Amino acid sequence: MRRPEVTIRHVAERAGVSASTVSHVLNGNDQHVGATKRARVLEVVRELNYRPNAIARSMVKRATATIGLVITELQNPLFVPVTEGVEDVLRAEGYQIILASATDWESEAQAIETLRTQQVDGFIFMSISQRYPSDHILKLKEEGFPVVVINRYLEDDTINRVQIDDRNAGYTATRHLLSLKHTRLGAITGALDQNFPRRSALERHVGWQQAIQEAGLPSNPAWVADGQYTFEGGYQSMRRILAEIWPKPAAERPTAFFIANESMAVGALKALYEAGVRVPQELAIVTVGDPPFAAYTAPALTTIALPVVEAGQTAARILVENLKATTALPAQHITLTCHMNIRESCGAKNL
Amino acid sequence: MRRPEVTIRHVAERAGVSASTVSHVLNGNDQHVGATKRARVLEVVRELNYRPNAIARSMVKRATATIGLVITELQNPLFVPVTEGVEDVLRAEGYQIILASATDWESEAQAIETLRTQQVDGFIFMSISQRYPSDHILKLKEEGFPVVVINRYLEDDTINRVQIDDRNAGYTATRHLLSLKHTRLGAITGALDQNFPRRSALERHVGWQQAIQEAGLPSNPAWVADGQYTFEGGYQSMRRILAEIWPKPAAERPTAFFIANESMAVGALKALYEAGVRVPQELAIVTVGDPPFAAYTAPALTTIALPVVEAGQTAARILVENLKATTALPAQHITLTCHMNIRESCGAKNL
DNA sequence: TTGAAAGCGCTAACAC
DNA sequence: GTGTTAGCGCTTTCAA
Repeated sequence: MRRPEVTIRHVAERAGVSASTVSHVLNGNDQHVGATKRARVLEVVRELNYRPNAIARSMVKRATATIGLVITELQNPLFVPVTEGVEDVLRAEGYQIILASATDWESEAQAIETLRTQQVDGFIFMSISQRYPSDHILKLKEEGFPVVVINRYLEDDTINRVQIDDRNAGYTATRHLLSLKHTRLGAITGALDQNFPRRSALERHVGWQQAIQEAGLPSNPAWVADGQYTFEGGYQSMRRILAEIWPKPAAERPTAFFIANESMAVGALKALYEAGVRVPQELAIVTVGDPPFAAYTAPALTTIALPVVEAGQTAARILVENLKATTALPAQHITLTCHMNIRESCGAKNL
Repeated sequence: MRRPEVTIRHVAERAGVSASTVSHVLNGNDQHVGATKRARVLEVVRELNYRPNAIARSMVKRATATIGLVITELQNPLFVPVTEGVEDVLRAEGYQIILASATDWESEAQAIETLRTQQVDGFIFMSISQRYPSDHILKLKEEGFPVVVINRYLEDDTINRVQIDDRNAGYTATRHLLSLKHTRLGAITGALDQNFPRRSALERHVGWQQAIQEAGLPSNPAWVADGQYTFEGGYQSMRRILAEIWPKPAAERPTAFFIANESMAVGALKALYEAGVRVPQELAIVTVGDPPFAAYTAPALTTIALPVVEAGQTAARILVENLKATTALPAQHITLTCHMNIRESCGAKNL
């Protein structure tokens, strides 16, 4: 099972030079090496199909050109596009990614420990829910590791952070509804539980409230439900609201809903379909998150798209800056804004 | 930026023992170490918060406990659950995953090269389309690397392979339709292009044909379209078919469709909705792939669920077996079967 | 311009 | 039981 490895010494020997010379040409320190020896080395390298051992190099360089990507919720729809963004820029910069998943404080701490053992040079945390403290992340930072968190709200401002402007997402979505002359707006919120409200759910909801208040409109608690960010939550919430509200005269019903994420929007659409309520004619729907299927629901969803690939790229870029810096850099806090995709679920385009 | 590392020698010195003793207790070779020294070492380890350097260990062990996961199409819906499965078992076995994405022969070869440089101990390839040769994978195998491919069809039988029984998926889906007394069946196939037909598309289609033939039913080419596995393809295919077929008398129309993946099914559902064709009353729909939203489309999709998590786990398990084996193991070829989720899009349950 | 030597942090023979 | 020694494959002074 053991593969015979060709080492730098094999190359050196065959080329009739020393290992250090080979090392020099391989690392581009050409100024120190004569042209003929250089050519000979390169020749032997390809003859022998020599592949430098990155582990050995890491050993002496004390750096691995590898970063740890720790994520919670592999199945969160944000994971893939964010990772894509991270991969993009990291690969271009010659870094590898070690993937670690963690679902709670324990496993996150464990993941960090493992990654440190593996000598990663830095960390990106892409953790959605934050139902547990982040002290281990702070410790990492204090020990001098470059760290950047995506979409994770830390009390501590010394850590690089890239986040999405969720409040603006809620605000923009609602403004769109208002611009379409809706005056009675309902909402299905994300997980706003007493104990552990999801930050993004909170923010999106605040954006919604803000837009409504600015417009001088009242908000009706009966038109708001917590859908927990899930398909089922969106479905049940809409069913419940419909059962309660739809028997009333049209003038007393909401005409539009802000639904805090796309999964709940799909669930709500199903409830609406089953109840025979036409979208957007009788009820307009706008949501946050722009999955591939958004354009193919019936009707197609008008959405606020989250800059997820961009978030990954930005995080990676900040990390690389810190990795390359010889001195500690000030923490960056970047907030990315969303953009709207107007499709069918709100009716007439307003642009 | 440099972190002061505490090494095994620091521990040894402080505990008043030699480095090898520390190494022994850390690696569980306790039989060689006296109880008191052992306790003392452990004490110092936690005092100093010593963390063994995996790089150094890899260096001497000539193994990194790291495997390379190379994937095409990060955005393929199969990626996440498969990775979940892989992660599961690999983490339990103490292996790390280095992620590498590749979209063509070039980048795949490059990814392999990089991973080898990183000294990964083995490879898992999770490549969906296979529009390019796999010679580099064969080479890997020949050089003694444990390799397993998921859902990738290789000519070569010496490579471990876990695949999904796509033919059976098509067959089972169609049998379900037949059991519901449908006799005129249409299909939207996956990418069946002349030059590079997707293997899974081919297989699923063959399964469909087989079930129809067995039932002694004719198949009508006008009821079959290639939807390219995309939302848009499913949508357009169904629109086209509807435009052509629906004006005809009911007795001359298909009453059910097999749609080769879930994205196309969503697209088709939209076309059906727009055309006012009721599902399942006027047309039954069954599809392959069981994304989270399948239960929340309107109507909910009856699907053939692919054993994706299981595929990841199986692949990882095979890899680990090979990693641990001291001698070359015979290649394993495992085919995983699918199961059906009966929901609404085919009407009455038949069980 | 080139090479010898030292050493990164660890494990594994092999002595004692 | 415990320590000494010799590397794993590479980079990097430093001397020649």
